[in-house]
Amino acid sequence: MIQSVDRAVAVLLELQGARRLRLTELASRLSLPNSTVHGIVATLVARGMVEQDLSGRYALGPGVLRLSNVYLDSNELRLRALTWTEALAERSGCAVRVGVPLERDIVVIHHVFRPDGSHQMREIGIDIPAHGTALGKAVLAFDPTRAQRLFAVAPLPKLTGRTCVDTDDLAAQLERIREDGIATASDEAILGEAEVAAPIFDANDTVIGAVGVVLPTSDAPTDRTVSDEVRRTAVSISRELGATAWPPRSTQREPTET
Amino acid sequence: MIQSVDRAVAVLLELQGARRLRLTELASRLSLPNSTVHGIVATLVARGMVEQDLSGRYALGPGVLRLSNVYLDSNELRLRALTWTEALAERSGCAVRVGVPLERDIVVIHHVFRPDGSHQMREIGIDIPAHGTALGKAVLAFDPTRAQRLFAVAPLPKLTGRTCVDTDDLAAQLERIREDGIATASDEAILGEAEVAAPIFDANDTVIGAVGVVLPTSDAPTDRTVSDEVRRTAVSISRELGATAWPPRSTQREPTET
DNA sequence: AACACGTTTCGGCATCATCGAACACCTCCC
DNA sequence: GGGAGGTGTTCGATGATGCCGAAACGTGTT
Repeated sequence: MIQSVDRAVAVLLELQGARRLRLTELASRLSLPNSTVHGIVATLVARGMVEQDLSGRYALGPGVLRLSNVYLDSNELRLRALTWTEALAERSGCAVRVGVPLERDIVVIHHVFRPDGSHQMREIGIDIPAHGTALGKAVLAFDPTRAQRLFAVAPLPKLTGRTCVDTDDLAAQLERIREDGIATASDEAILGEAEVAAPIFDANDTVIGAVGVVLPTSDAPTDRTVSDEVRRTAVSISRELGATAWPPRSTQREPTET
Repeated sequence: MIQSVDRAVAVLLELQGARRLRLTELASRLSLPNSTVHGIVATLVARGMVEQDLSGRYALGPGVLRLSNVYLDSNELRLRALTWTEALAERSGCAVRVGVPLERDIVVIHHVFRPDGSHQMREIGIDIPAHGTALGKAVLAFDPTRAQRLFAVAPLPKLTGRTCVDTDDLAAQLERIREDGIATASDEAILGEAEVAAPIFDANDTVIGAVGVVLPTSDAPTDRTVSDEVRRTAVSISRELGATAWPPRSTQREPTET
């Protein structure tokens, strides 16, 4: 692990959290001397990853935008999910999201609008703490290592009044998810939104993401047909990616299977 | 400028060009030893900026996606352009794009669909060589330093048969653009697409981007009313950003005005 | 089973990033 | 108008750190 590269990424993530930062603020947040971070941001500015506004504050630059487009276009999971998610949205009448884990969050990499044609925000790129979304719980249930890491650095943030932040409670939820392959959440990240999600596996039978629907909490909290549709979609995508079983019999405890 | 950070960005840009690369390919493209780039990509992988697929190849990771969303939301120019571009699309009946310069390219940071409701691709994040698009020429005309840098490293890529790659010819075009503040292009980046664009200035009277419409080449190549609308939009956005004049009387030759 | 390819690890050397302090700059306040 | 505080930026010496060669590991191939 290279120190300066790691710090450069830390700078970007810091700018991601607080959109505009003075050099001094940035330095103090990272607990580094002024001149050290200056060297880093100067490099990033030269490359267009960061830009400096008129008042001298720093923000993310257009370079990151170019990168994200390529990521979306080249992402295998997203490519395979395109048709299946479209069909799921059509059949369920709900918005569909595909997410992948990143650190403690789920990043939405694909989003199909609810078919009713109403005005909706495009949610690609947003990130939600994994424990507060069905997508995240679906992933965590089949990635014990990640779940342990997440629980170890508690306390978990409470997004709404109904976000579950108790690790024992969450562990029990994950156990149930392992049994039927379906994760749910209601009002846990955004009030009024309920979710049903299922994990997606790759050719290694490793969970790499999840697919799920979003619907108003009032509408249909728990309907068997919806979860069946979601599960079927997750199975189809996993199969396209080369997964052999769904869910895989031996949930890989550690990536040390030989 | 920090070497390893610069190299890390170079890795990301290389992965942007070729979506999937083996470590060896990556190393040879950067003319660096294998182990050196391995250290860099390992750091980027740990941070989620790069991910490694099953076959060991590297690609961009979900981390870049999170970053881009924040960039779009926090971009001052984009924020100010939102309402004006909406209106421009409505009045002109064309798709509208806002772009900012990055190295030799223009990156599209905002895109309003043509109001006819047809299926269109979202173009946010794509980048086009500056000399092949009206957005780019509008910027280059009022940023002589950038234009010189661009011309210095010719040859310019020829995107279509009608892309202008002759620097003298381009310089003459920029001169005309400086006069009336309107840049045009027809079939120069994509066959069948014509553009009309105008530059946007900030509170320093420095050009920071451009706004323009896209229309079928066959439709209306050069109509005075369209360019007036485009110009008016650029003026409005520039004014919101604090620009004092449009275009500024003294095109800043160098950023050394005191 | 042996090979060939590519990825990953390891350790010594020299480079390179680091950090403190001084400089230039602006804004705000007196 | 002039000073004081807070910025961002530059510079140079120090030694920690990233760089690179070569060797080991893992994987798919012949």
